[in-house]
Amino acid sequence: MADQSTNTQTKILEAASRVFQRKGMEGARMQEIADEAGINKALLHYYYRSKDKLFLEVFRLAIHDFIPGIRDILFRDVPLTQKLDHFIREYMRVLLENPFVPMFIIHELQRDPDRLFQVFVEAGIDPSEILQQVERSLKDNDHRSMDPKHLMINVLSLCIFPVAGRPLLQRIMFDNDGRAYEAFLEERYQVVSNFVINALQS
Amino acid sequence: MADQSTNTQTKILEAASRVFQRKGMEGARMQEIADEAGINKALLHYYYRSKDKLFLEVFRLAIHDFIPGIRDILFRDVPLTQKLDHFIREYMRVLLENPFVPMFIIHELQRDPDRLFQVFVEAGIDPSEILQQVERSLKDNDHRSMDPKHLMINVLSLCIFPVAGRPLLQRIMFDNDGRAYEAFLEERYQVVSNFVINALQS
DNA sequence: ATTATATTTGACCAATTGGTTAAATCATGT
DNA sequence: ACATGATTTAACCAATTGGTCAAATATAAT
Repeated sequence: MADQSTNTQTKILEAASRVFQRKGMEGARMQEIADEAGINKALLHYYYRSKDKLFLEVFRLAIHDFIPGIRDILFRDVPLTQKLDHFIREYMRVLLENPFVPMFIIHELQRDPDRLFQVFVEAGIDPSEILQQVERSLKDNDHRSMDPKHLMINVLSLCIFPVAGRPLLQRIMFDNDGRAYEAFLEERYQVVSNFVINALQS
Repeated sequence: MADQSTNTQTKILEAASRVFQRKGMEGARMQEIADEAGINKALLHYYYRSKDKLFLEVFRLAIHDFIPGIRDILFRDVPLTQKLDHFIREYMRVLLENPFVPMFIIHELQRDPDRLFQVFVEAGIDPSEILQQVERSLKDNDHRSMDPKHLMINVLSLCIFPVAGRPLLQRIMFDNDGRAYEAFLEERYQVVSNFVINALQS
């Protein structure tokens, strides 16, 4: 049935997302994805003809689930500090739900830049308007002057790296204590928010 | 000759580093490494018996070239702000020379955590003493109080992410203008230094 | 010249892996 | 009961890939 069909399809996509995000396109095995989805390889190819097509779909999903939503926050008419605070909280939340996505995107983009960047283009992602927003907010109030690009990348760095770098950071700085690192990430929203807002104070 | 021998060996290691760092363990092909080194596959296996052994050597090198040196800066007896400034400048310099290393380390560590983390253990990397240093410096002067772990990860994030995320950031925010992004990264040392030091001001 | 080592060449093997196929079975709605 | 599509099973194929081997050649030291 169509019900079963879409059900299996999403089961496949979710399984493929997990495997691809953890092991990358080249590291992932179709058999492993089939196992993770609880089906067999034949059915996997029955739904997605090739590894490449399946991967592209997963990559598309990762970007669509991840990139938008950010825009909305930045376009509310509130002071910059509040805007930053909202963004950091919201973005950290999304990150914690999809901790492997940033690394996944960057790694795959390095492997096949031109083709995969098309996915961004198709998704209509355009940070220039976001940058303009940040720029306007920066001029209004009495903050230190700062290149909006640097500010934006600073915020992204502070949010993304601790999540993406977890396999290294948790082991090297937290004795591989998963719970301690969870707690660290949880409290991090406040820390980053304070850090950024303070850095902007003149 | 021993001369030729070591010469070829380093040629192989450098080639393997480039290929492994860009494509990862699973994405790299022995043939590609041989080509990049200007030799053939048989000779490649003559020097390094297996892909696994070659990879492990490359991973070891990446860590040894990368992690140390940081320590030395942080142990000089200078005020925290100056220490941070030195660190950021030095670390950014190393990063620009090895832009693929952080992603490489994190990605591979995710693939095979337990085994690869051994390389860190063998290298005797221990951030606890570094953390103590930062903690002491934080208490001495009139800064905002702050968890040294968060501070350290903030600094690392601000340095590493813009370099590691280049394949995405350059395309999405700089119209894929490589020179513009170079310039952006060059001026970034000052920006990050100011940003961090300002964020710590009470 | 001889020896030893480095290097090349090209063929080759075994295992893995993406992908296919055909037939059987299961489930469901009509 | 019948038809239809979902799913399984298991065998299979072709290409890739890590790795091996043996013989030929080059290079230098002795």
